[in-house]
Amino acid sequence: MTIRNEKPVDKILPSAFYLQDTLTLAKALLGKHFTRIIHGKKLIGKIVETEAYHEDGDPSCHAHRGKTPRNAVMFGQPGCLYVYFTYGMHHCMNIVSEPEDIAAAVLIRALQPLEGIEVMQKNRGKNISTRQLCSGPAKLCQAFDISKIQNGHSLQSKDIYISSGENINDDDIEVTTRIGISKGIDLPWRFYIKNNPYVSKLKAL
DNA sequence: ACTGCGATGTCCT
DNA sequence: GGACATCGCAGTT
Repeated sequence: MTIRNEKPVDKILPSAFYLQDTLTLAKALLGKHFTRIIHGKKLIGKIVETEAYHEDGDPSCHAHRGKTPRNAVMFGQPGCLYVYFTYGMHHCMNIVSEPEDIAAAVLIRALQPLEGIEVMQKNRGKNISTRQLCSGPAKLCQAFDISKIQNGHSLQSKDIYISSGENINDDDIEVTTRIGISKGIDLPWRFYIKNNPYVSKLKAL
């Protein structure tokens, strides 16, 4: 038998990738590699947990009640970053989905750090275990130094992009309800890689 | 192990 | 004035 040792080619995802239905995209993003280059240093994290948000039928989506200056990016081009500031301290990062004028996005909730871990550690401040570096939407923004400056940033760029990474089998994806919201709590729009220790720890119910 | 709470920008009523 | 797609600390079981 033939043993192939070639690595699959890690390709940057084209903008068409982000035109998938938001729920499909949220699932499809699992296993993909999120890369950010800061001062020549490459930071890479594997996406292990996502949540979908859509203006239609989802009262917890920021755009549910229409367009505001804050959520405007969600109405724009798919494949851009929607970064918002919340609780007066934290940033969260989303990938805009759906065609223009349809507000929807995928919240990145957790990454498995793959490269540039020292930089992430420095950005997070203290002595934090690798498991907890990016195990939460605000944590990964801090680790990757993502803030409102990156709001609206395209993923077809040199310094921030997502690449094909690893293929995740459908059987390895857990589907549950979303975390940290009070409306639309029954929608099964949270996805994570089963048995991956880097997902955020909160209960799914 | 679990629980309560403080930090406070932006949008809502 | 209140809610919120959060996190980490402090105090308690």
